[in-house]
Amino acid sequence: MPELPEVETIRRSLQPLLVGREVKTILVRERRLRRPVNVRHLRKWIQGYRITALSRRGKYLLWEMDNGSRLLIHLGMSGRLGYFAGQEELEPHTHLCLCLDNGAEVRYRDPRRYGCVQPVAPNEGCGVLDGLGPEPLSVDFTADYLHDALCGSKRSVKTALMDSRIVVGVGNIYANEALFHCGIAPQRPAGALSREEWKRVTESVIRVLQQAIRKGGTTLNDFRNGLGEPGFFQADLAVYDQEEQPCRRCGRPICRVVLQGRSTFYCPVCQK
DNA sequence: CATAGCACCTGAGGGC
DNA sequence: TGCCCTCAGGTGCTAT
Repeated sequence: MPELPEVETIRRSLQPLLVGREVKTILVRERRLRRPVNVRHLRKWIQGYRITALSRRGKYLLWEMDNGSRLLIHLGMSGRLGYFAGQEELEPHTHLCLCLDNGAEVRYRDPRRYGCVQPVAPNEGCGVLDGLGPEPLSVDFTADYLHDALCGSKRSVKTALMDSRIVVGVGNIYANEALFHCGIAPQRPAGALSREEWKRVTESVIRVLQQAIRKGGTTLNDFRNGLGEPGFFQADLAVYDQEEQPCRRCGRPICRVVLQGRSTFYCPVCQK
């Protein structure tokens, strides 16, 4: 489900509610996520400590604790984090409850269990973040960087944009959308793009991600922010899930192909 | 080394 | 109604 704009939306919605709070108790109802939840480390490093900040790296949400530890959360395809003020009934697939010192709790739900919840000891690196590429909304994400990183690469430009070692946070929705808005065909070999084309790609990725954050993310089905509110970027989708629909720019039908096993949508007239 | 393919799960929706 | 098929916002392991 969540790509960078959705994770950032969740971060912004939860941050004011969580910073300064102590995690009093942690309930683990299902530890079999993508990687098994380490309950012992949760109790040792997270429970009983205060949250000093909520940050984000790519699609990972990081709870920074006042003992120097961190809680890494990835939502996979179907993960959700929700803030509950009281004793509301548990929804299905609620795998963890992090109970706060004000009686509220944050619940992690994830029907498909592709996400992960990983406590990281104080002053320890978190392996999963090693090797990640630059943030697309940072100064490191430039046309020159992509041009260098992908020179000689034969994979498609869309697949490259979705590779977290190249750039983090761009998933299937926003890779499709960004390539439409810069007029580049998704199946073009990445190594064949000119510097000028990479310039258009970077500007397009940045603009699409920023706009999606402004709209509170994309709610196709079930995405909600930490307060249970949907996003509105789905109304802005130009190509994603728009097979056969008229292109917003030229009116010809949007095409769907499969690249690396993922649905890929584009306008064969407007994207070259 | 780079890249393609598949596995990991549950649920929704369509066709019959 | 119900069964079976396909598809879904992600990533990481394996094989080539």
